[in-house]
Amino acid sequence: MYAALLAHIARYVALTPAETQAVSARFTCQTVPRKAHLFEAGQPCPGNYFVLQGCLRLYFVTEKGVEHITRFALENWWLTDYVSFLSQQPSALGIQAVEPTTVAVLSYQNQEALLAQVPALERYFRLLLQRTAAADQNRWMFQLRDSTEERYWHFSRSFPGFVQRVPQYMLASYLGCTPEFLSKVRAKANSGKATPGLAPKGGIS
Amino acid sequence: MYAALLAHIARYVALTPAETQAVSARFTCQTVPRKAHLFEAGQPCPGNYFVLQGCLRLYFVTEKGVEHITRFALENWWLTDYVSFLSQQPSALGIQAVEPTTVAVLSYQNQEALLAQVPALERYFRLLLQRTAAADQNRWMFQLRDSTEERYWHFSRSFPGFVQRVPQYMLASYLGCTPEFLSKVRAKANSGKATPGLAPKGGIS
DNA sequence: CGGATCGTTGATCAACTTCAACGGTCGTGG
DNA sequence: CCACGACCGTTGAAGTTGATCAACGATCCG
Repeated sequence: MYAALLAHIARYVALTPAETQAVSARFTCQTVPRKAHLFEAGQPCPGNYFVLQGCLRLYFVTEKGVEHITRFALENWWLTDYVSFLSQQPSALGIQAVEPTTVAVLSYQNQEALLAQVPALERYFRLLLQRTAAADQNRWMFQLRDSTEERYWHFSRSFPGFVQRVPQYMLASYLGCTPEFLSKVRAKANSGKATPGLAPKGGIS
Repeated sequence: MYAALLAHIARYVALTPAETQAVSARFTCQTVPRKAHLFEAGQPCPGNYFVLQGCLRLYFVTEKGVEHITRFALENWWLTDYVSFLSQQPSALGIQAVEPTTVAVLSYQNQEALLAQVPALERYFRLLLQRTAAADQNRWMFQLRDSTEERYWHFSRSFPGFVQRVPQYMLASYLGCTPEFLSKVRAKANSGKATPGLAPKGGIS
């Protein structure tokens, strides 16, 4: 049932068959269509989500109705609103499926119980969070160093194919710019007027 | 010797006296003057730093010589370059003391050994990293939602006193703008021409 | 076919940068 | 003790980047 999840855990820590069984028992499986919400702003984030198939976005909406995406999650990524998940207070964000998506859900209570039951998972989550911290550090470096245009090309080179999976306006929202601006960046590249060194290697595919 | 550190750990997990002893044995203490480096870009990040007294900055320098600060650490905060610390490859960043600073250092080898020796610390670090993830999520929300000016006022309200501890140009570097711009933002507030709702509550102290 | 959704394009506008010059403060050496 | 220089914040003019607004086109799906 949770083969991908168990394989992911096995990459970091070794579990006994009994522990593997205990892990499986604590998760629930959830499949949602495109645009469905796993939860919405205002309710406490109900769990920690592991993406088995599909794509999620973690986002919030400003007073003026503008949406901002703080994070995406693809297959084999974890996603949650850590602020709400830890405090169990109503969330300021929501998680929505960008594509039809299947996730393994670990509720807060189940995570607590599972970590008490299988201490090796403390290590699993620590290692994961360290990698998340490293990824976030890199993201901040790009944010501080590069222009929006550079960040777009860097992102589309770093995650080839991902750019095709999500609508342009979500990319813009994640990168912190307007859809119009991204559109103009792409137009510039296609007309051969791209700033040297910025255009995608081999053009847009 | 490491009272603040041990107290910090005790806020998350309970250790036996023997474990506490094992923890103390794995750390080294280091005191450096203002502007001294704990390590510089090019060398592998030698450890995970816990600030006992003072203030650190994690920063990098672009090809053109511009410095960008990705993170600060005050008393009772941990700081490291996670990318280099985890890979033990040369770092793209450096850590420098903003003030005379005393830190407890946990080398990569010692961290590995200590976690094997005192498994409860797996939980300690997991909890810490979760809180870091939550803080980072908030930081991204501010980054996406607010203007640089709003971020400055929000930051100086969130960390009262901190703005006085670090030079203005470092604040600018952390917030992702120029020192000149921050200077103008402050000038606007002092002359009573601040955008309503943006100025610090009760004026600049 | 008709409506909604999403990307594109162009004109105008605001936020922020760049560059250059000036001024205050602090520590250090003469 | 003073003077000098380094360091840091400030100010103003001009330039860039990216936002905003409005209109138009394409595509998809019911």
